Amino acid sequence: MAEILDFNRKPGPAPRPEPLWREALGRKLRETREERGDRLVDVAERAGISVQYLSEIERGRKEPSSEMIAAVAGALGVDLADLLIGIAGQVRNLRSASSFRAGGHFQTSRPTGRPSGPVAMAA
Amino acid sequence: MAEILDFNRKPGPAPRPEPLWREALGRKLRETREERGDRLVDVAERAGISVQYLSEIERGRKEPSSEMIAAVAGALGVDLADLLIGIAGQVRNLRSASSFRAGGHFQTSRPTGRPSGPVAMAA
DNA sequence: GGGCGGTTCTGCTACCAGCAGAAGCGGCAA
DNA sequence: TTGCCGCTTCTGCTGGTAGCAGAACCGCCC
Repeated sequence: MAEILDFNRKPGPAPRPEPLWREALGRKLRETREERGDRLVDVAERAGISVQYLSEIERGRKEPSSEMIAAVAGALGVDLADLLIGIAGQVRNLRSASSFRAGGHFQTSRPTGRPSGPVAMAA
Repeated sequence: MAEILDFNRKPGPAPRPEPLWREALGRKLRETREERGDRLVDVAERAGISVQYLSEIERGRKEPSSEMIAAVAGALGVDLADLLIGIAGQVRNLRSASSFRAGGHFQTSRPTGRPSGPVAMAA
């Protein structure tokens, strides 16, 4: 049940149609940890952070610094690139899964004129 | 004071085997902006942030919050998933490209020193 | 020279990362 | 029931830094 606490947002910031970075990151970190069968305390120790803080990161409540991300990823045995790919996949999933969630939010970012193709950035 | 801090850490700071999240993110944001032919001021205005701060984000000097990331991505017309994919690609690129960048310093400490800190040694 | 785009420096304030300590809670097994 | 385990959440604290404004400065090009 604690799946989505999006509507838990207080008045102020505009409700985001797509998940925030820290939320997507946390979700992926938790998934990775559980896949490894690790407990919070295991990863926290290896990463050198407190268990309650790791818990908050995984739940998307706190904004971890880049060094923290590296530490946790290292403790989980994944590298940044893999992590990002996984998160991107999740974000896509969530987005399509929420399409039947009424509310009238289709687009996410205003395509400023150009359908844009981020095209192939094979630079 | 010429502390060149390119992505090329020179002497002193810890040569992280892989780039930090904020550095990879900044690089990708800049690349995306330049592909669109936008100026800093354009994106900054659209995202609702100051131009000098956007400059620092793009150079990996500051750690933007999730809301900031969303705002800048939105101003660039890309969504989070695309951004992450692009960053992952860059990270992979850099890693293989940096193979001959030996370095051989120690590690830890961090860019802008935080004395005494439990922090993190990834991997 | 002068404008433009970008970088960087100096502040400054408010916010929050990150910790410790401890309590709460659901699940599971003895 | 009792107790342990793994996780969450609350309180409280401190140092760091996000993020801003203002301005100077650096290349570059007209």
